[in-house]
Amino acid sequence: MDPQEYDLEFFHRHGFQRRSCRACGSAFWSLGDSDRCQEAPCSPYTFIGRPAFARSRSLAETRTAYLGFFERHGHTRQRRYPTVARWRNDVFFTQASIYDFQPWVTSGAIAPPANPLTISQPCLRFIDLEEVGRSGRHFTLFEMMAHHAFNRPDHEVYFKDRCVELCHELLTGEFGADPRAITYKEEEWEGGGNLGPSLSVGLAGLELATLVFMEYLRDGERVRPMPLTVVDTGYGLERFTWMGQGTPTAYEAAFGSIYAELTAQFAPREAALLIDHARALNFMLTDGVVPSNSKEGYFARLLLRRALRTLDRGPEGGDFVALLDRVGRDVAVDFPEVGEHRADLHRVVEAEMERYREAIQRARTVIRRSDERRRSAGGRIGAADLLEWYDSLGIPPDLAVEELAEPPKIPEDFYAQLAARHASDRPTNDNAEVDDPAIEVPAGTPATEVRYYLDPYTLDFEAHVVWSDGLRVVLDHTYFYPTGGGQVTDTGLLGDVRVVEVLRRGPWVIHRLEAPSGLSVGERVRGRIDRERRTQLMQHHTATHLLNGALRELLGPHVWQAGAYKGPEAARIDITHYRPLTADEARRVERRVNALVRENRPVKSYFESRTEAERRFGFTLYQGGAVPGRELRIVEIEGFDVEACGGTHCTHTSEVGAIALLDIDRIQDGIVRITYASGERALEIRDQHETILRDSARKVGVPVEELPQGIDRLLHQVDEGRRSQKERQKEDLEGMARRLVDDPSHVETIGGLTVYAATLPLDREGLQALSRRLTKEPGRVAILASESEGRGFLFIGSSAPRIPAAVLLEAARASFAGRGGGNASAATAVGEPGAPLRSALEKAREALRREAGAAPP
RNA sequence: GGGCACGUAGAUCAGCGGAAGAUCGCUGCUUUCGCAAAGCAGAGGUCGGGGGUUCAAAUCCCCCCGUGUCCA
Repeated sequence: MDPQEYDLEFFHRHGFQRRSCRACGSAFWSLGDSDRCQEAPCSPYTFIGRPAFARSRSLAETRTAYLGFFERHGHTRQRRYPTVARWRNDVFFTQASIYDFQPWVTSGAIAPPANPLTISQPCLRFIDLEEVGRSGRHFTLFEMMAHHAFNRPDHEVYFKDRCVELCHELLTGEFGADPRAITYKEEEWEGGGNLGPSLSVGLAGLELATLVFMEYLRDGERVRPMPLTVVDTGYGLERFTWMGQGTPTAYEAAFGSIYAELTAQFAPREAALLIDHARALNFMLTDGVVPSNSKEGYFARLLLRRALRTLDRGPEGGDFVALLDRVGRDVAVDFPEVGEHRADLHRVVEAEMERYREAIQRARTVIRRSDERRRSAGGRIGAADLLEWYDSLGIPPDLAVEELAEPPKIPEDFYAQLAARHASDRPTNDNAEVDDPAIEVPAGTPATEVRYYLDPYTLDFEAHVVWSDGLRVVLDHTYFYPTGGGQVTDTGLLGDVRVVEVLRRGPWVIHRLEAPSGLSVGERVRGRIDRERRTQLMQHHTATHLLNGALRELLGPHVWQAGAYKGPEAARIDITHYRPLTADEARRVERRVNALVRENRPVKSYFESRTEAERRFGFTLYQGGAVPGRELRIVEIEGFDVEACGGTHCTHTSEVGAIALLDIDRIQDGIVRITYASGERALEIRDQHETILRDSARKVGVPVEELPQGIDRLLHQVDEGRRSQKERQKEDLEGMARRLVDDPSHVETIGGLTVYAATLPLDREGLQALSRRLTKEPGRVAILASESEGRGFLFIGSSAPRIPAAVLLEAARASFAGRGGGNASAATAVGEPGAPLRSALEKAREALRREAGAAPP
């Protein structure tokens, strides 16, 4: 990066010197004369016991001081965003304050909620999980305080100079740091396709903040200026608090009295881990993460299980829910929403704790069994087993070591070895856009005005063609709803040609036609939307909102929509929940939504600024996922549910008609899918079900109410039938065996052995069963043959150890081109029927005479 | 989203190419005033589903379904 980038007027005006750090070699700016940058590991902590800030402040006081400072300097304070980044799909969690404004604001697509602004954003990072509790300064959840400015070419708020000036004033003024002790280290920054200079702010050995100036775009090898430049700062709240208190680690400062309480029972490292994880979980669960084995949920499970393991190693009776609650109350002082759903949060945690206990129980069983088996085989459990256990069964290595009598050593690089096992895992890229590259609407084509937003009832309209390539048509305005938000496309007619699909592409709505239309630009065309389909889609969409609301109401606010689909035949909603709904819950949800339908509540759709909507309704707006745009389209079911949603809705709940739940599946750990139908389809499907019931009852021959018992009886009869058939076969075989034994032409005695030989009308399994009967007593040999489907079967059974069946078979096989084999007690082959088979049978007897004769009893 | 492991009797699991098993539970009998216990006997299995390979598949291969787990 060009050194010019850092050559700020601010530095020169105040007499900063640019030096090179003797330890790390980086260039840095300072007023003092130190030859090292003031960051670990170049400089040691000098503030421990000797705070480098003028006052000792609590976490809350530090936050207030910071935000207050920037408010006084023209910044608008923002409420925190959720720790789960619901407005974007490239990351799970909010890892920095700037994430709140990516990608919509930073790309310039929408205006920031305020400019400049300041915020203290709780962030989650799992990258340094192992360091938490250990390093004295790492957290999984921390607050990133920030001031951001977004500069458009026509409206510059402030950039590097003013930013550093504000930072310096904050540190020296508000926090009373010695101006000569602060260093601003030059560091090139790059991330998410953007890059720019950055300054890392060090004081007394600790990195306190990073000031990033997003200025350039990386475009392959080329770097070009961004149309919008961004001041992206990050100040660690916990570190500021630590700097002010000068405690031995950041944990005393950040966690306060709870930490003191916990260190009475736990080692400091464990106490810090417990509080950190409890704090992170309070935020994650409040923001709607349900622990599971994938995506966001996995991280919640990871934290919870780590905490529980730590708790298990501590003194008896450690109660994680109590700890979670204790930490939650502290957090709720500053973030009241965290305290609001305490009971729900505890239910989620208890469900997950139950699963943890089960997992541990399973683990112990596996360890014990594997150990026994390994030892009886003369070996013992090794480090490789620990790795395998952890990776595939989730058995923590320390637990395994506790359970084993002769435990192996846990390798130092256990987690590195684990990572190596996963090195070849290739995540497949499935978010490849399903964009049809053939659709290329020329730039400059007027945007489509979408009318269905405000008037979902107009289904017959006229509009002008603004672009067409024959099969695809863009109109100046349209009432056709394009696929999106889980609602499928409208269909209908343009002129007299069928519209098979409608798509939204940027500013245009593209109507795809079944056949070329010959429509030309400027032409007026009549559009007619398939009424029945649209009505059904509207009913399904409004029903989805009713269900989502009712599910949150009944099951708790941890329920979030995790996906939805509204088709013409049925609809489904996926929700985050820790177990499938019980039959009773399903019934209650169905009752509730149908009551809401009868209440005939107004459903209002309107546009509102993103900022205002988020302020009024919170982030539960984003049930349907990230929504672009400066203005949000709000769909509000009066007094019940509010969501940002682009779909077509009924204007009153009664238009939904009825809602019937059809199916409830657990589609993933932590995600439940509910399939349902509304309106006409609800009745149709219930009709179908009833017909099926009646038909089934008639076939079974019982009244509908007795159908289950009737089926039980039938199953019982089938069972009986199968049993008696088996019985009959057994008798048949026994009869056949008796006749064989009594018929001298089939029995001979060779070398003290009783030998049976016969050709019988049996299938292969029959031969086997018969042979089994004949060779029950020791010293018997059965040589049995049969023919069916043009093939010959030979089965040899032997209960004479010195005459292995396989040897006899081997002698006979070639004679009938038989393929097969067996062991000492049984052998079988299949080959040619007729004379060859008979000769094979003879060969087997000859072999037997030879073998038995050679070695008389 | 990807990797790995696991689906066998009501429960927990063994078997991992050649004739479906163990333990607990269940039923009956013996013993007991009765219970528990013990002994004896017995019932209980489309070996998750579907394809394939093989003379032969619970066992090997492929696909699907379900469960667990690690990693993003």
